Amino acid sequence: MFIVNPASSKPIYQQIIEDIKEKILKGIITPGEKLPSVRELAKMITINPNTIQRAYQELEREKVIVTIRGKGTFISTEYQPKRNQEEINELKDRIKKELVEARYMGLQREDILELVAGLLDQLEGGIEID
Amino acid sequence: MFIVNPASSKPIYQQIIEDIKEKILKGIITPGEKLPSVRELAKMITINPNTIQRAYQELEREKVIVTIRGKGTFISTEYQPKRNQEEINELKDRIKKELVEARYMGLQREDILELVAGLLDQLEGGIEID
Amino acid sequence: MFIVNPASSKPIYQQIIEDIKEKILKGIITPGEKLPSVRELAKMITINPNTIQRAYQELEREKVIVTIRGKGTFISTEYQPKRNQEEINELKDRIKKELVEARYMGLQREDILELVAGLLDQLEGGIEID
Amino acid sequence: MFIVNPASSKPIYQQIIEDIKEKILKGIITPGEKLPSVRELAKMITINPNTIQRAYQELEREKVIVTIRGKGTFISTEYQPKRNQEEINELKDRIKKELVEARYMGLQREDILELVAGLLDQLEGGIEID
DNA sequence: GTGGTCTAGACCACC
DNA sequence: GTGGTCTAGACCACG
Repeated sequence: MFIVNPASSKPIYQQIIEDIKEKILKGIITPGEKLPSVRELAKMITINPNTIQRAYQELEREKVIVTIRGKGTFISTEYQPKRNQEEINELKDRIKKELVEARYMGLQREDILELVAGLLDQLEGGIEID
Repeated sequence: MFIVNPASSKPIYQQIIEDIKEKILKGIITPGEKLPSVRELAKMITINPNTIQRAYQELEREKVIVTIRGKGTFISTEYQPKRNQEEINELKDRIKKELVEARYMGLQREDILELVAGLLDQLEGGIEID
Repeated sequence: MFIVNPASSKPIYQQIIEDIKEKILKGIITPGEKLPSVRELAKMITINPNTIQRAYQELEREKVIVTIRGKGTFISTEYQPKRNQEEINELKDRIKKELVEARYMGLQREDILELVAGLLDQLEGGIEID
Repeated sequence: MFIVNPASSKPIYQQIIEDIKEKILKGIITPGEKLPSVRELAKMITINPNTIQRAYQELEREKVIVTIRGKGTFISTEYQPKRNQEEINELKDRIKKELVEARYMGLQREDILELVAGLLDQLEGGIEID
């Protein structure tokens, strides 16, 4: 099931991207599996098809999914991580921001490490990247 | 020193907010200390004063800083963490998204934990929250 | 209808905030209902859109309204009161100040209680909070 | 004792005005009594003398206090309430605003009436106005 | 000097 | 179409 929060400040198309990636990591959907068509998914979550389209395009650009003309779109069977140093730096920056927030909410160093470890555990079971 | 990247997709006023919070955690600026005035800082980083204003207002709303009429704005001396469960959940969600990204960039569980621990180390030395 | 007095010493954006909150309590506008868009309302009351924007942002921060990307802003359907003790104390303080003023204008204890009761009656009919 | 919060959004001179009025109503200071001189009070609460000056001026304009040249300033012995209808309307408006806030904090009609009655009780014991 | 508010006008991302 | 951000420049209240 896909759920999306249109009231969130995060763009809907990004929510979808993240949702699909997370489901893959967890093994809820697996490489080779077919995704709902743009129109299907749009109806399922009552979202403008253009928005779904954009999410799929982005995922395809990242080679997380592939579209086969006339067949549909599928989870890529041979995903290769990027390891682009610049992007990793940006990621670090975004994570740092969240850690600052966490500290400001009163979470201690150990609380945070535990929380992160727990979240990582949740992401096991699906595909192994790298 | 304050640096800001106007080309970033991240709003300038948020960059300022994050920068100040981070500096406080690191102890680079300390409770009670005076921040540059809106106009001063605006000149320093050649940003419109309104943008600085907005950053300061947000920080005041979060009780990270206080402004004293006619005197200027100061780092709050008695910050209290919120510990709002709902906000912690939102934070967890945001962190989870970043962890998914990290895994997709090919970082392994251990890489990530190390990275997070490293970032937390950088945030030591300043005020103790909670 | 929205009316605003630009000559008042009270900031326009706050007048708008108060007006909307009051209308919700009275049931003039109801949860789920769409508010005029920033530009629309700006034209309606011939106020700069930025000022409307600021009012809406503040209301969103208080979770009185929600904005949905590309759709507009709506009265929140699930408002939860804060019940923050500190804020209640601040409120008490502000009310006390007004009561002092009321007494100085020659209003007697009973006059004031009656006045308050009357005002509370006007705020009936809309949503029930808590 | 006078206490004043320079970090409040309310102007300091107004805080002083309200404080003095409240003390008179409660009977903490009584008609005919001498107030501290501008300079004295300024030193007592470490505030700019100009600010005290402005508070005293305003109180004098409202005939709450009187200044006698060379003697000092005293609580007026013959205060007469204004009963200016326009000002009463403004007061009602300010009170209505606070009642809206109270409702939004989850206080019920009865809670509020009780709170107001309690605050009014605190203002007994001093001078009788009207 | 300080911050607070407002206007006019612009550009952008999202749906 | 929607809201979100930013700039430039102005005026005001406060201390």
